[in-house]
Amino acid sequence: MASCICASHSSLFHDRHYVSTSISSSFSLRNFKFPNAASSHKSLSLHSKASQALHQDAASHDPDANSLSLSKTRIWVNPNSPRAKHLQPKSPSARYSYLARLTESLNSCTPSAQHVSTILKGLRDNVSERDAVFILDKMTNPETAPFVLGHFRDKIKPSTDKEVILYNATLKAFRKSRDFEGAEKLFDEMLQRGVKPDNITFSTLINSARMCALPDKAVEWFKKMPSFGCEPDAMTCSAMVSAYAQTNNVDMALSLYGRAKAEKWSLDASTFSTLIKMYGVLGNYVECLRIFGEMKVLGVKPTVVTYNTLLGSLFRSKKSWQAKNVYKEMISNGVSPDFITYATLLRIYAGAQYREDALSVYKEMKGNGMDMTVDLYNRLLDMCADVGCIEEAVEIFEDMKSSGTCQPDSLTFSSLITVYSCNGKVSEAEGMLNEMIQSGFQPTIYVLTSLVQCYGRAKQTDDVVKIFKQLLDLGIVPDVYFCCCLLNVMTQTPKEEFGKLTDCIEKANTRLGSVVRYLVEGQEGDGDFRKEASELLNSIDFKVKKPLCNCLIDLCVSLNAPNRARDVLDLGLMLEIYKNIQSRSETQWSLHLKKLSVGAAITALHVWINDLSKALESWEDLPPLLGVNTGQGKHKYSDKGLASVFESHLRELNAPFHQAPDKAGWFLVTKEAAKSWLESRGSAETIDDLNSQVSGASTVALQYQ
DNA sequence: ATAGGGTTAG
Repeated sequence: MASCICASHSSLFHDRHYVSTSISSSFSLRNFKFPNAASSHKSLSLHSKASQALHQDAASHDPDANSLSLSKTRIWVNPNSPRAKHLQPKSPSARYSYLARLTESLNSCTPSAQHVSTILKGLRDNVSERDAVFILDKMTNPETAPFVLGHFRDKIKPSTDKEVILYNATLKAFRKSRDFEGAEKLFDEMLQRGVKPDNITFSTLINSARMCALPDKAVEWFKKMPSFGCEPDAMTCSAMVSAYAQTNNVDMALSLYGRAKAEKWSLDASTFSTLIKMYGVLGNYVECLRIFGEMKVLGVKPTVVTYNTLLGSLFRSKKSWQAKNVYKEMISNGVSPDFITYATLLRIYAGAQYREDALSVYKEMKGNGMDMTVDLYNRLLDMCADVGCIEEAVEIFEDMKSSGTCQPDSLTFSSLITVYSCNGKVSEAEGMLNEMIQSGFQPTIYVLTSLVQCYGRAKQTDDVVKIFKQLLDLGIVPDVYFCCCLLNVMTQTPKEEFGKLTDCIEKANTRLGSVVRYLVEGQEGDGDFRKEASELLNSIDFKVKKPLCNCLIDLCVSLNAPNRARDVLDLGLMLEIYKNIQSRSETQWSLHLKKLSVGAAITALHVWINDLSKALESWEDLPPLLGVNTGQGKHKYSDKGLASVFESHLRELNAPFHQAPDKAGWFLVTKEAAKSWLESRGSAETIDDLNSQVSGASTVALQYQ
């Protein structure tokens, strides 16, 4: 039979506890007798409110306690009697749970000296410093902690060199609850009482500041150390490396890191992670790798956080191709990926359009039972739109809707509409638009741009106009991308219907309207055209200049206006919208066509061929090799990439270029073959035959970048 | 388990 004491803590009424001999508690009492307040605190600690109430009741000589006593057999014990002394648990584990329960009560009690001392009455006067430290160390309530500290100070009356330990432990309650001001106040109190802070005081304050996102405060406190006779040690140094790294103070972070190395203070993986993150934020992946390497050389094992930080840096610096190696190393070092690892990998792969890798991360997350976020779903779907995988997109979309953890948002619908639009699925795109609206989302400019593209491709010009009206009705201002789409639609539309589209373009952008009118009406007068076109290009944001140039050139080409196409290309070169299209080295002359639309690329090719002929005519020597780089990319809205369009175009020209077997996206020709081909073409046959070459291609793809 | 320490994504 076990006995227990129900605390009856009013100092006013009695210094006695009563012992219940009933086995009323739900917890089991196994090997040891549970003789005292411990049991009451165990049962109280289950419900802190109840605990508080009971303490308060007890303090007012609880009538409830009396009624309880009716149902149980209780023995009153005077806590000061010799019997009470042995009621405190003797075994370490019993004492541990006893003190832990006391601390729980303290954390949830009213912050007052009286409540605190009521709870701690069970310890009576023979409190050991160890017990005091144990309890203070576990305190999480910064309101009560100072009262607990005060209580122990009164009972223990420690010397100031012992008192600092109690203060340091109390400071932790402020750190846990992110109350930095409170911690500073306690520090002041410490000084007022003549207690000298030590390194532990400072490292606690410094880390509190960091956790409260106050790295400047951390620096401030670090700088105060010497004035209190404290010199930095391994712990404060490592905290400060992180604090300086947090503020992107590279010099100070490195200088303290250097000091730690010089003193042979070991820094751990998380400190290294903060250094790696510092360089990651600055976009300096090379330095990230250097720190990572040093870390390993110093024998510090990278953790999942280290690898996640490294992957995060890769994501920021867009070095996607390195992600796979980091991940491989992580796995081979036995570090298990977590949610952040997968989320970061997925963002990297989806952003870089590594289709297979992104999809396999997605599958792995699903397999591990990890919930995808809306953002991750959207990035995946955005990639599907970019690389044109319809089935996957639909499957992922369905999975998202049935996941129960997140729902499609405006971006989700936008991606799906783009997926369908890019693949000519008109009714599916329309269906998705309806679903979007039914889900409470208004169509955005992105959605409407996709639909213009979709209807344009399907040659439903009236629907293109309908979308344009919808855009205006929604109060959306058409942007340059939207205009580019309208231009692109024009390249696919018979001349008879041009009027419908030019009306839209004029309403969308007056300057563009007049440039287009020049082209469509075939007006002469170069000066005016160039002037209007350059005014237009100067009036728009830098990042949309190239897409617009590309679209304008495509339109010129589709209108059989190669000279206009060259004008726009020239203008683009002059305004540095296109850069380094041609390059010449001793061994190779090259034409770089990446990021050009088909029309712009073909125009640039003819200009280049023309330049080569001129070089020959002026007896200039050609290099051993000539090459055209088309890249391997395929655009969203076209079925083919530039490379395949070029392959057939070069064949039509009888140009002896051949795809380089070892360099994807390159077409090469030797000096000799080039010479004889150029000579056979003759000087008369130059850019003028461009039209017939290009107009054969029914669709001139739009290059958006 | 009894005064020091946290870090990672968008």
